[in-house]
Amino acid sequence: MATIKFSKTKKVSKGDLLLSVGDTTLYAYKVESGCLRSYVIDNAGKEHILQFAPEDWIIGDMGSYTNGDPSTIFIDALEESEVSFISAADFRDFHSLEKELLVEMSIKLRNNVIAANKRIISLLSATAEERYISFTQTYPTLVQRLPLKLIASYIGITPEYLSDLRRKMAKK
Amino acid sequence: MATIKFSKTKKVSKGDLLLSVGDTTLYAYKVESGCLRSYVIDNAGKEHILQFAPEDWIIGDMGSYTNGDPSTIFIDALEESEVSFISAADFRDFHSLEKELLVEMSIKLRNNVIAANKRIISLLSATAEERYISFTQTYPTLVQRLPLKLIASYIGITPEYLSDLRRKMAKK
DNA sequence: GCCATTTCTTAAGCTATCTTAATTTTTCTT
DNA sequence: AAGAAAAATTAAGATAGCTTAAGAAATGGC
Repeated sequence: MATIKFSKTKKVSKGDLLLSVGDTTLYAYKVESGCLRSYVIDNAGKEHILQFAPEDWIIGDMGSYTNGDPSTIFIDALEESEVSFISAADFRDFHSLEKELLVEMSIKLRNNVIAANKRIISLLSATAEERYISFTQTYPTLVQRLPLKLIASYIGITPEYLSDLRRKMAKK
Repeated sequence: MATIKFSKTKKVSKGDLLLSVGDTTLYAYKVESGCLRSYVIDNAGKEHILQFAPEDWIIGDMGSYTNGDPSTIFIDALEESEVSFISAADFRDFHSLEKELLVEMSIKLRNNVIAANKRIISLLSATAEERYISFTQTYPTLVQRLPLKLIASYIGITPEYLSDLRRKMAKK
């Protein structure tokens, strides 16, 4: 099967910032090993995690790639990682992609839509505890690998409250 | 420009249910006029609106179309509407689509990803008042057309609280 | 192996948002 | 236009989840 053509890989260290809000040189990243995340910082200075990207995931700011605007998100490395690059143009001009690549891209986009919708439903209708349980079931390996405060940020609660929840859940 | 091939249109009345949870006969809908919505019902019996689909939007349960599972959402008409149908197969087997159609589909999927991510960030980081203001700016026509309680459901708050917010905002 | 840094825990008080319920207003039906 | 149904408002009391702050535990660098 044809596959999206990526640059050769590059090693990045834990904490390295690969994309900042305002950046105009835009790439998406495919994670070969390790784990990246994308996040935003709100008016109150708080971080909110949009996506974790462990091995084999693609991460980037689709909105910016599409319309050419500066990035609205940050991307950094949560672990030592190896990544390859995909140019923004591949998201902007679907016509220029070969059909095979376009099919592959469509599948990734479709999966992204499905995952995003699930998360929206979860944020709209589930309690913090339910969202945490659901996270542990959906991403069991990430629960092991990532610090609690990042998981709290992803499910939309404070680390203190997640710590509380864990204790209450353990008591049952 | 080529366009995804839809069936001829059909009129539906306000309140008509086009898709139910558990349905296995699956179509997505393109709205020619009027407005549809998709929603889920949680354990406590409460509705949560996933999407509004006014003129020219496509609405459906991508997850089910993809893997052939029964629908996980409801879709109904919020107004007298005219819709055309698109078969689930078109989401499932991208290979069989002509390239032009695939490009069009990819663009719709990409826009869907962008919109979904915006909504996730909003749910994670904005207060109810901020989400309401943002909704009125993003969908000014829907604010006119739809009852308050549906907007409340979409932004993830109760109608009573949205009513409160409106009053407080008016006082300023 | 030690010190610094980061992460996690705990707890008390606080606030945004919800629940319930009753009333009013608007919209729909005939 | 009247009556019924749906939507919106208001208000009081409840609660999930937040804030702050301080201490404990774990991790990482040298």
